[in-house]
Amino acid sequence: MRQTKKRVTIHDIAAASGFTASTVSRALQNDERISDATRIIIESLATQMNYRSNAVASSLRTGKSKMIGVVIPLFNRTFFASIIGGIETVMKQAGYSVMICQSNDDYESEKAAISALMRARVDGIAISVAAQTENFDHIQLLENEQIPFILFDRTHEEMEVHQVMIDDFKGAKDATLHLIEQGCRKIAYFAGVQHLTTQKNRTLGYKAALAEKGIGFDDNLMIISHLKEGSGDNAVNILYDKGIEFDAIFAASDYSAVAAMRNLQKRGVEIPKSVAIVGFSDEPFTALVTPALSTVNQHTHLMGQTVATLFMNLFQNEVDPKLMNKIILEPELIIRASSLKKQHF
Amino acid sequence: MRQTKKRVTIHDIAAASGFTASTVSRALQNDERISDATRIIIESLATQMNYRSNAVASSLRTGKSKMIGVVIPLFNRTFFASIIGGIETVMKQAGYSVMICQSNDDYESEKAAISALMRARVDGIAISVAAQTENFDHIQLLENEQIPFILFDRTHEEMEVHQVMIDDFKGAKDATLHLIEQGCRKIAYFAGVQHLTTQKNRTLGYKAALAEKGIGFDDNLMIISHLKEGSGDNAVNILYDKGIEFDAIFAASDYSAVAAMRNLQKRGVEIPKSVAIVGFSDEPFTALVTPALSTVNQHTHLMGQTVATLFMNLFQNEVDPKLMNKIILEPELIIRASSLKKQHF
DNA sequence: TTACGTTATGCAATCGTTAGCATAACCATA
DNA sequence: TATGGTTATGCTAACGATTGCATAACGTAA
Repeated sequence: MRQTKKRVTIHDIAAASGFTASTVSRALQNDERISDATRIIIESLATQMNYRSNAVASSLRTGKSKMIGVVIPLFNRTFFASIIGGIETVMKQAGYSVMICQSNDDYESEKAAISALMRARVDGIAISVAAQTENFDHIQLLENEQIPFILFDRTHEEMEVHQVMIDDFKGAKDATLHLIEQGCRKIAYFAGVQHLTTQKNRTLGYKAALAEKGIGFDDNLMIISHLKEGSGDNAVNILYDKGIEFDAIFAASDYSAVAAMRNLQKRGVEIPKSVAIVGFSDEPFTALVTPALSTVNQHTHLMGQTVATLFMNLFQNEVDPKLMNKIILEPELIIRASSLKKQHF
Repeated sequence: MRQTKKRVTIHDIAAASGFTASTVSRALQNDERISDATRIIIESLATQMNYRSNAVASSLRTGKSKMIGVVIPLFNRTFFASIIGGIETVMKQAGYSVMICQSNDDYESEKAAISALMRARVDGIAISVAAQTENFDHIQLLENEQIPFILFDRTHEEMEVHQVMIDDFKGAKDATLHLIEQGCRKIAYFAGVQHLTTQKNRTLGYKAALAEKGIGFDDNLMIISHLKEGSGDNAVNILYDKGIEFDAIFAASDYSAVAAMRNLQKRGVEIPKSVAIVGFSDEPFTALVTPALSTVNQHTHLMGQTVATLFMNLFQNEVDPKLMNKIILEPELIIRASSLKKQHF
């Protein structure tokens, strides 16, 4: 049977020092009303006795947990890992902890995660919605319960809520324009599920670029999938099976792009000479494949920092919580060998 | 000024139902002493009033938070992401939440993370130690405070603590033996920092394979670095600059291996014909590079599940907490094109 | 009818910290 | 010397859920 040793509380320090618990509490919080002399006594006693304040009790009393929750679809993308890195950087400085939950792109898991975070009484929740989420009642619930929350990257633009996203439209448009400038005209587009705002906007960007250059949109060239590792491979097979000609691929995911590249290389297709390729996300391995993959960098670390900063502003009432904050970051097209038909280094 | 709407508590339900808070609490916990009739009344009232139990209060009272903490070096490796996935799978089923902190491979951050988790009174802490951690006092502290904790992957084998790891020795030995079987004799080894147990064991495995086959260990062939993306590139340059001959590379990281591959390809070196390459970790992109990278799979999801299961056993006193559990999982060599000199598909 | 067991519920303390409202001790000023 | 203002600390009631120990209400057997 595990014998849990009783942890030391402010009452123990109070007893040891001869002061009251309130004085101890104040001293440890650097309350100015406590004299330096007793503060020093109490502080040294606290260290000596190995005191560690109980965040649970404090949280119950103050109603603040100094913790925010983050719900992301999956860890296994550098994309989300990097965003969380950005969030943590800012939050840690402000003395906050970050609790992370994965939805695995599943609606029920997302609901469960949000529910767990609410039960844990986090001070705020940041959410990047799951691919399967098409119902936003659980988000509405946060609104009703007046829990500060921010949607990031995969948002729900129709809702009047705080959100931080990148300009997917521009990212996709720039990528497509770049391919057109390289002389491509039949640009296959490997798209993600279209109920995600990010994916929808990328599609609009792709189409806008074509329209701007007077190229008609060809339905056959757009292949929708979940953009997992296997789907790029699959998409190329579909194009070949259907006998659809293409001289470029713009994939809304780096994994999909690299898988497509491999498929083409196996078929003896030269890249970028016969088919130019651009991905999306700037995953670190894109610089390591051959040829190096052109892609769209989403400034993920900055996005995370932006989310965190917005939280801090909300917590400090520096912004009107009623006033929706919609922050849109600029993506950056990274041009590498996979799409460079004209110039060479 | 944010007007926090008061959340509904068991007292509100008590008032609405005419029962006491204790009865409400018991009813919602399915205490058998409560009659079915009142249970139904209370439960329906709870749903109706949108009641959500306060985990903070519950945690303070019971001393259990139903939350475990996980400290990892970095998110941005599929390796750790996948382990966490495994942990979550098991924990979620048992009604636990998982709180994740990054150490960024930094000792101070690791200490801070553990401290935050202790303050949050998590029921257990799983740790994969930071690369810079060489002092284990903070781990010892957990031991002293009797907080259940498990070290995983990057452990500290000398300590008598619960740990879950993979057999890095075997993984490295198998990889090296495979290269030797392919006819390689001058196998360069791109190693990680040697105070990490994982890295140390890989080095032993590499050396054991050489010894077993009667090949002498050549200090020049072993290059130690942090195994970041750039270091594989760098290591190859060092070999060339020093004029050291090699016919294979075993890199203790996939990123390093792929970077090395690129460097060699730029130099016109044929892979695997002139230089065979094996990486470590089986990151998803390894299957997508050309040639596909041979690597060592570490069964990360299983490792996570194992950690979680061990926690559950500890929590339920099904194992003697004094009895150290050291669980070692088997790695698996994944042979792909980058190291196949002899056979062809 | 009395005594006792069951069943269903209530009472009140508790977890550790915080904070509003005293209050004691001291000093300075009129 | 009386009055008022500081300064430093104490008292006590929260925060919301849980739980050991009553106890009321009812039934049942002697």
